[in-house]
Amino acid sequence: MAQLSDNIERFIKELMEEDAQIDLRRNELAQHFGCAPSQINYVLATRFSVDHGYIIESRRGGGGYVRIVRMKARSDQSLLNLLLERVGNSITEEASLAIIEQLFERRLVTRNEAMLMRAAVERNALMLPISAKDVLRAAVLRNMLVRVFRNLEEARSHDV
Amino acid sequence: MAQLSDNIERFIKELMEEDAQIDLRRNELAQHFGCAPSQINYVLATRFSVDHGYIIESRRGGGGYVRIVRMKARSDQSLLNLLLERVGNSITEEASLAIIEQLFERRLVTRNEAMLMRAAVERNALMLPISAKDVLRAAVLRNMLVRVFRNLEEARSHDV
DNA sequence: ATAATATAGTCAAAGATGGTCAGAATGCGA
DNA sequence: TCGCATTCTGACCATCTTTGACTATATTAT
Repeated sequence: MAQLSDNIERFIKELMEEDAQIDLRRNELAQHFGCAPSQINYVLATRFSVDHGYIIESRRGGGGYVRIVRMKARSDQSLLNLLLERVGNSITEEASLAIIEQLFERRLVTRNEAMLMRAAVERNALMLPISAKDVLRAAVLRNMLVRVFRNLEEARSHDV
Repeated sequence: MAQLSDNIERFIKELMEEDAQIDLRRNELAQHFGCAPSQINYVLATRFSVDHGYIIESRRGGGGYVRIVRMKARSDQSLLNLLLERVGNSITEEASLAIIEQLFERRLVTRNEAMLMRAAVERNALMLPISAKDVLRAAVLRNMLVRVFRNLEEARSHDV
């Protein structure tokens, strides 16, 4: 019944109706709802995860913030989930390259972007015992995939 | 947001849009922003380091100054060599991010490409013991750097 | 030369945020 | 009501910024 988390979730989603991206102060928000700051993290983790189509970025220290970015269309988003699942905890070089190729064919990344992704997951980029390579490659690829599906970039092509 | 440090950084970069080199009075600048003079040093250290592509020179005493020089590479090739050398066998996350930022400022990569590069070298992409992270990050970054510059060459030889 | 003055540099501590995780509290379905 | 899942909290950690006291180095006046 109108739980704290639900309220916070609704509040954030209202803020995001206009913009696909917002910045907030974790402590401010917590104070606004009279709860522990870590409660905000809980809401973000359970309702604004990648699975839900959001990406969270943040900065600590003075002037710190929590940024919430809503990713592209739902169709793309389910593709992302599919790919993330496919990658899992471990993936071979061949499978990785296939995924990257697929992204390019679907025009989700440019030729250059695909090239960079390959450079990051290739055998010679991951100088580790073979068994560990696949695990690490999966981690790197997952991180890049999420970024690819991030919305923001074309939306605000100004300011650094 | 709009942190003091960020403001000072922006201010300096605006000054440098015209010239690749400027001289400042540290105390004057500090006064202009109403902060401690050492704040200026902080900004220089964190945003105008060599990894960011700048060199700082200064003089104390009467008529003292702080000079900021944007490094200029003779060619893409020599910049690549410089960066590869800097990366070496091991590099921290901060230094890596600075280098990537530099590539973007020099318009050698797009915003999205920089984003992908960051995704590949970030802490959370490299799930390893800390000591190993830096080594691996260096390998990944080197691989990506080479790709960026190789592609640059191709692109340039095509058009024109 | 020496002293006074004018700059800039360093570094450690304080301040300002946000993150993580284990466990307590609460809600809910069987 | 019992027990598992979800929600919340608080203690402790990590990171980024800002300041101030102390130091170092020029220039200028005596």
